[in-house]
Amino acid sequence: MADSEEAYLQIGEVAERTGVTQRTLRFYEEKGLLRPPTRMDGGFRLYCEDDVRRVKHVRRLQDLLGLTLAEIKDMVEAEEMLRELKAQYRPDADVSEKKRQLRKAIDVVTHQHNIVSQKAEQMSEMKTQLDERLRTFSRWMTELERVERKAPVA
Amino acid sequence: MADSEEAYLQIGEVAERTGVTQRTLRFYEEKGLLRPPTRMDGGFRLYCEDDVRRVKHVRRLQDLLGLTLAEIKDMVEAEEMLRELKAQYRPDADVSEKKRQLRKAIDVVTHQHNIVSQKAEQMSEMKTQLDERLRTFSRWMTELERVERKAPVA
DNA sequence: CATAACCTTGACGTAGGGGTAAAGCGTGGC
DNA sequence: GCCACGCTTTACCCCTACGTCAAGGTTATG
Repeated sequence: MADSEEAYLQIGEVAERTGVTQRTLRFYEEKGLLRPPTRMDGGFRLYCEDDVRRVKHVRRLQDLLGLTLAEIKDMVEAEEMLRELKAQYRPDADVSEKKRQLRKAIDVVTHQHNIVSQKAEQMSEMKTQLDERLRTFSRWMTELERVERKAPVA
Repeated sequence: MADSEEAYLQIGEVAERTGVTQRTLRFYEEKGLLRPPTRMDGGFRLYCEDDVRRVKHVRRLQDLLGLTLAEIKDMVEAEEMLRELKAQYRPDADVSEKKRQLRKAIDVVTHQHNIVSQKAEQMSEMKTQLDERLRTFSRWMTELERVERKAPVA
């Protein structure tokens, strides 16, 4: 322990910190949404902080946007490509390929942005309706209580 | 035809108008989310306008709020109770029971309101992040194009 | 070294449907 | 009256995204 600077995490801790189950983590790995983590000698999975972020990201795309894991996989792969692109500090290597990858990432993010915008709008619509109903119910409740005072329990 | 004033709908038309499949409509019925519709002599289902509204409502709760069908069932049942309550025009009958039902409906709507509010907030957070990323990507793209002009294809 | 606490793979179950088959209804044309 | 054609019926298996054991291996601790 304290072998390298990196604090490695076992699956239980990752599960706790991300709010998903261990089963889900193994499932994501199986489906290619999480890169296979390194293992201890005994076979235990060892995750890093980046994996935690990745899981949280996947969950947001699922919960907020309602995307399927297949769609999410495409997205995180495009985003991963982008990260590699950033890491490549050779400034001259194949610019057109870089442009292609960047364009792909832009497409993905734009798509996400469109979905968020649309859903956000529907949400605010729904919120308005719910507000209205709550006010109506509140009036009814007041009315019921008024009736109750005028004619107490039979 | 033109027998009664009510325009009854077959499953195909309901499917088209709600955007769900016929399979889904039968599934919802099976799960108790839709009250079993009346049938023609031959067994064909006959829906009414109210059923259409109901399906759309269920879908909003699913897509926007991400609720399970079991949760949604509870909600629509509470809302149904409320509609019956509204229809009972005997103003004196069992006020405390009415209050109980109304309170239940208020709970349901409040719950939905909470979820919407929470999700809406997360959405706007995500939207901000996506905006930021899009701007960054746009800068990178500009930079790549600048590099390309200075050193054309090798 | 024993024991608890953690982890492994594997298999089966469940929710929310999709697809398709094989059959039955309904209605207009002749 | 009968046929063709489209719509509907139930029934069955397939899929995704996991939940839930079961049976056993690993690691940390006294």
